[in-house]
Amino acid sequence: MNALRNSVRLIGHMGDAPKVKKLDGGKTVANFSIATNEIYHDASGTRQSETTWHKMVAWGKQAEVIEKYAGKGTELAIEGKLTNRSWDDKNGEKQYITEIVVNSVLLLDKKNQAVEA
Amino acid sequence: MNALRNSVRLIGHMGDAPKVKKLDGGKTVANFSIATNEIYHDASGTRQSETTWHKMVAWGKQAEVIEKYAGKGTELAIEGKLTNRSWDDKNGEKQYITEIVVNSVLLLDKKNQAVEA
Amino acid sequence: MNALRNSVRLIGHMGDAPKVKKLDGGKTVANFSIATNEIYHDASGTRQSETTWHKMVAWGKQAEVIEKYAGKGTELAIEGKLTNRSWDDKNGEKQYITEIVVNSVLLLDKKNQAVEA
Amino acid sequence: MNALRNSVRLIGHMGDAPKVKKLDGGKTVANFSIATNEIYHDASGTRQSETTWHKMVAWGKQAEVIEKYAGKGTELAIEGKLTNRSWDDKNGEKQYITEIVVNSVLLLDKKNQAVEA
DNA sequence: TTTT
DNA sequence: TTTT
Repeated sequence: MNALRNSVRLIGHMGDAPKVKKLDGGKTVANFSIATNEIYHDASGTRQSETTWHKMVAWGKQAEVIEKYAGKGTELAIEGKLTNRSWDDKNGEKQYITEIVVNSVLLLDKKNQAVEA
Repeated sequence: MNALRNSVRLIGHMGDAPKVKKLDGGKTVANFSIATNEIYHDASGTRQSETTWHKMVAWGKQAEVIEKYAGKGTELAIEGKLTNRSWDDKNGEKQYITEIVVNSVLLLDKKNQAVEA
Repeated sequence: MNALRNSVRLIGHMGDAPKVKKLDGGKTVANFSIATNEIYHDASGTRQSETTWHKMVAWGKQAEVIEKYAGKGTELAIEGKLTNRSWDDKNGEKQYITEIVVNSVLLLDKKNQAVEA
Repeated sequence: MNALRNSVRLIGHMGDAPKVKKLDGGKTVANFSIATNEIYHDASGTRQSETTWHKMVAWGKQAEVIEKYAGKGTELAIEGKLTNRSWDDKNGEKQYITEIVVNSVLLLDKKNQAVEA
């Protein structure tokens, strides 16, 4: 199945409020970013943290949960798949972007423990 | 641990031979692409396949296994983490790229079943 | 979502032909075992392999794919969830068993590369 | 690699304080249970929850983090591998148990967010 | 035996 | 742009 071929799991925090749109036909899309922090110790033994930002896209029920219960700083666990998109920029150069399409969301903040999609 | 925060799993085929470099100090790096195919059925019930290409980077022991045993068309299972890099292109525009840094490789072609890293 | 709370991924070989039953109502169930091999090097540097056997249960479409395309020795990738069952044995002692309920199957043998569920 | 062949991921709560032992040689082992809750809606549309209990074993650094920072009710994300053990019970019958050997732990309670192993 |  |  597809989840065995292409699967991403992240646990991190939303960088900002999601950008939510209602499409013609009523489907909801939510775009947002998640930061994951990698903890490691450098050569001198000092604890270091390195942040990676991930661009996320959620559709339908997942988007609605994100819209209602998640915002800037919310901690989430997410399972999704990698996708690529491209477009032509103002210089006529092709630009590529990698996004994660959300399959499942789990809100990890205490007040939202019962919410998932 | 970091593998719980940022983890990608792919099962797919290499698009071409890996580009392998030996760094000063002897460390090996291998760059390559993997295609994953998503199978789905369209509105008319016809079976469709959609390919996503993933840019991969392997270091050290993983790079050496890739160099020795994998080539164009090799089927692989991979676990890694998402990372982003940027650079300035010829127009002075910042370009972004998402890559997967390989943590584990498993060669799925019969002749290589015993090889992994 | 539930796949974020309880998820198992295995890549291994079937130990025997699956035991397949058709339930009243037409639903198919398949019971089978998968062996995973852990490769490691012992204190003397000798390559060792340790096998773990996993009890699997597949339902519906997944069971039908297993029944049609998989048999003794077939290599599979599987995603599923852990479950426990208990029953009373002939001594009246409660027995416990852990099984993996299959969510997704991917057949890794060349002749079956196009089959999944 | 072995993490690709046999991997479990759980997000759940510890049922009780861990049982921690120091082995001769100084290695630490921690045994504990984690409950995962599956949420679903029954035929009548009522929200139902089903609990699965998982037996966990952590060694070394992972065991020490569990001992210091986790207790009854602590929410954890865990990555590990499935293993089986057997012993002979008082009736001379062989008993089998499936356990998850912890590779990575992430504490999800707010006060412990910086702790992982 | 957990949690919401 | 997050969090500890």
